[in-house]
Amino acid sequence: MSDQKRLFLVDAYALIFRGYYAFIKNPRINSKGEDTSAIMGFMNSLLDVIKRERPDHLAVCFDKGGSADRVELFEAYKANRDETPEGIKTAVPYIYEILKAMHIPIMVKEGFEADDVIGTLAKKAEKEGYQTFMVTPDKDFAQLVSENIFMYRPVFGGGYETWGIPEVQKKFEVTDPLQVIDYLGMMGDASDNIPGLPGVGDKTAKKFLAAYGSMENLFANTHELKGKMKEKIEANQELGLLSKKLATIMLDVPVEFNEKDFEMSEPDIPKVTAIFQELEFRRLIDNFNKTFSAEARETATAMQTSNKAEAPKTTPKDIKSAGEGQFSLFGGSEPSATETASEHTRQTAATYSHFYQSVAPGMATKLFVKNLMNQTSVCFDTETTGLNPLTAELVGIAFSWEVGKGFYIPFPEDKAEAQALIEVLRPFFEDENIQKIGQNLKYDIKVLAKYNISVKGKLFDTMLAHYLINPDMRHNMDILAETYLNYTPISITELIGKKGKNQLSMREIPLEKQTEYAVEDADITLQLKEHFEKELGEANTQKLFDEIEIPLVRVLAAMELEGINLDVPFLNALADDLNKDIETLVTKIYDVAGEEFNIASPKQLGIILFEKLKLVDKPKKTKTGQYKTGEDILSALAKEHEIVRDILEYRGLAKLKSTYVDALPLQVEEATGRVHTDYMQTVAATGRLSSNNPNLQNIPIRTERGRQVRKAFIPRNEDYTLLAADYSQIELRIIAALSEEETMIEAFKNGEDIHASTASKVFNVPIEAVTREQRSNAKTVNFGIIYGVSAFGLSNQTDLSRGEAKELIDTYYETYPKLKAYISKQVDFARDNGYVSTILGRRRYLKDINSRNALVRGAAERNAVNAPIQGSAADIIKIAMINIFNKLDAGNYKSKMLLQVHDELVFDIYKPELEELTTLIKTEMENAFKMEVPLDVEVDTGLNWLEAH
DNA sequence: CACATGTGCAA
DNA sequence: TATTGCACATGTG
Repeated sequence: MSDQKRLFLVDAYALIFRGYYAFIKNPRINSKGEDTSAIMGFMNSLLDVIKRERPDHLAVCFDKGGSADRVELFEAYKANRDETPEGIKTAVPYIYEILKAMHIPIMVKEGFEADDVIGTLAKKAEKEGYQTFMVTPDKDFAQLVSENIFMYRPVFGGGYETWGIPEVQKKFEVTDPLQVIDYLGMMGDASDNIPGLPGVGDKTAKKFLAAYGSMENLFANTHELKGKMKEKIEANQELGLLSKKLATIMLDVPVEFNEKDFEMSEPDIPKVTAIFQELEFRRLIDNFNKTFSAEARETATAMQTSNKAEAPKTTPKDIKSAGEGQFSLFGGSEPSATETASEHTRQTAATYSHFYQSVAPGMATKLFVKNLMNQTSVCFDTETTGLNPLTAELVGIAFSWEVGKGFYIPFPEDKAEAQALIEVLRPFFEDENIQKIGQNLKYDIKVLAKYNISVKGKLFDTMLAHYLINPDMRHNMDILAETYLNYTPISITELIGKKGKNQLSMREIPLEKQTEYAVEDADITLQLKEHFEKELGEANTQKLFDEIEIPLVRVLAAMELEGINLDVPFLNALADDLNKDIETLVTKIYDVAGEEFNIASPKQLGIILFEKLKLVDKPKKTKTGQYKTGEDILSALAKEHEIVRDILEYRGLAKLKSTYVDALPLQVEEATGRVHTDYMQTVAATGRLSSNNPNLQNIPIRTERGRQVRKAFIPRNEDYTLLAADYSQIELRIIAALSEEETMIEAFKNGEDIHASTASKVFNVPIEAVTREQRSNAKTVNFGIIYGVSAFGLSNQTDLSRGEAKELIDTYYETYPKLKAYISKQVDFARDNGYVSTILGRRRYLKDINSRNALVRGAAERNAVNAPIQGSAADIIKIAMINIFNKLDAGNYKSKMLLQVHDELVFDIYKPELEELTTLIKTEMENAFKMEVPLDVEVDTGLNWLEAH
């Protein structure tokens, strides 16, 4: 490494915004209710840079008052950027304070953007013989890169990349970094409001630069272009040159580079600590102290000068002492039983002493298992060759039962050997008395099931725990570690690379790194468990966790492994039919339109319909300026225009074909010949499940053509039949019971058709005299109530005018007065407590319930009404699933539960068991939860899913 | 290749 | 200006 002096210039707002949005799903809120995400994000980045690079010169640059020059150039410049979020505005004064306490220079120049300040300083420092690193994710800075000026870019998933001249050349396909300005000028930048040349994106800009080298030269040679592109470029030269000016970072800001002003000096540790304490950044204080402790500096400096990106080496003393403690666990076995041991300080995170070790094959493993069996509670994490448990092979399993310590058992590639190894571990996994802790245990359970291991004993899943603590947040382990432990674990991307052809398999990773990664995950999961256990108790959701979500894990794992049989030849025949009809429609549409275009492109379709054919006077537009061509819009025009009818039919058929008929056969698993969906237990904020790869919860049923797809879901063989069991009107029954609305409760108790009954009451006609239209309108209101409908929304959904809709809603509330009271009660509760709950105490927090923004508040109020209803229905069917699964299991039935579709369960029933199970299923579902309103379940069977309805 | 948008399927 | 989801095609970055 050269001894050139190094200057780091930090683009403050870019990192603040980045930090703020990194926490957007799990914002950091302190006890005073302040959103400290932006400060936390920024400080993490700053400390990270300091720790990694130990800059000798550093400054943080801010904007002030925007750039008068640029605004003058182009009035729209940065005009329609979203307003700066509140959480960022409040963060800035704190950040100033912290930087001052850290004795880090702050660069601001009124009327100039940080870009320009950084650019000017970088160039000046270069003349003084410095190497400058611009710390920013913003690619605009690439234009400044030179032999001595670099971009130091944080990358998602942790780490940094340095862009020098070669990187910029490669990224932008240019020879000179200055051409980045031409690139940006041509392509434009939506976030900076640089318009760019119309119709020119990344690809075209690169092509032009390769051919012409600059925008000016492109304009001088437009005669070489052709078609639309030629016209557009020639017509927009002025706009292009303006864009180029906007994209140019100015280098003439009146700032001086006096090197001693930029020297790093000792921070005022007590002062910084005090501010962090005020903000409640406990972990950050540790991080800060470690960053600036004398020892940390020495290690880092040593590392930096040796130019090693690797983690610093351990002192031999640490390994020895940690090692001795561990080895004694093996009853004094030889240290040679271990292959690797590591103890290091990771740079991206708060550091703590830890001891991770992989266990050598043979005797060491047996000794390890012996020790494992002495524990009452163990966290484990499987590492596999892929994400599909049906095909993934075990690469290793990490274990941890004490914070900071853990072990890794690598698995051999040979199948027989791997099976032999897992047999050694079987006593642990199948021990009823050892609690198993993990993150997303459903995955591990499925993987182990393929090795014929069933995971027994009490479970604690940190992902599920956090889902109950706050379902609106995200629950992946990296985010949880950052939020609750202020620790950034090794990211999987860092380990195996981004997905694509260069991504490595876990098996290709050196054992030391596998160990570090896997055991760290187990260790962190263990720490998270200790954290969440308390929180579950505080929110009174322990019971929901232990009795619903946790038992459901095994149920879902079994359903997913089971899969469902799909009639592929039938779907292929359906595809042929669809193709013929689609072709006919396409020909007809092109004929009327007078040209060929992409009907599936809303953009092109809008232009044909509303510019060429001028079907309406004032077409509606989307927020991005496109014509609206949604189903509702087109349906209104269908009566008068045959082409619109054809387009609607085309859309329907094309959708059917691409999403279901063509896609489903591709999802048949080779290993089983069946389709295996993946149920997500922690996605829906209300407590529902969701389904993906493929989504089997949105298979068509409403249109004749669509419901044919259901015929493709068939029993496993002729000895079986499909059975579908549906809750009838479960959500309305729940709202009737929760609101204690007697009129509605009576209707359900009498087994009335609830929509007809409602119509009869609100339109004041005998139930036999209710018209189809009246029932339909009543049905719409009934559903609307569950979602928190407005008169406007109702009139949109029906043929009613806004006035009629309002009247209908008023009459509805007169008919069911307690419903109205219940709705108000929910909203009030949410205002007072900040959350609402389901019948089983599942919470949803509504942070916007007291928002001053009526739109935002309204949405929260609707959630306050809807979440307990939708969520309680989810609670109930989950109970039913667990009970049914346990009975099928205990009774050794051949029949299997296959699918859940929110209020429906689908089973593959062994014919001899049909009668018995029909009763069992119906009984379990109807009695899953007792309410004032009876639950009613309709059961039907058939040769396929459609017939079973 | 990743992401946003528009559209549309289900409960 | 109705709740919760997932996925497809297109178009862009």
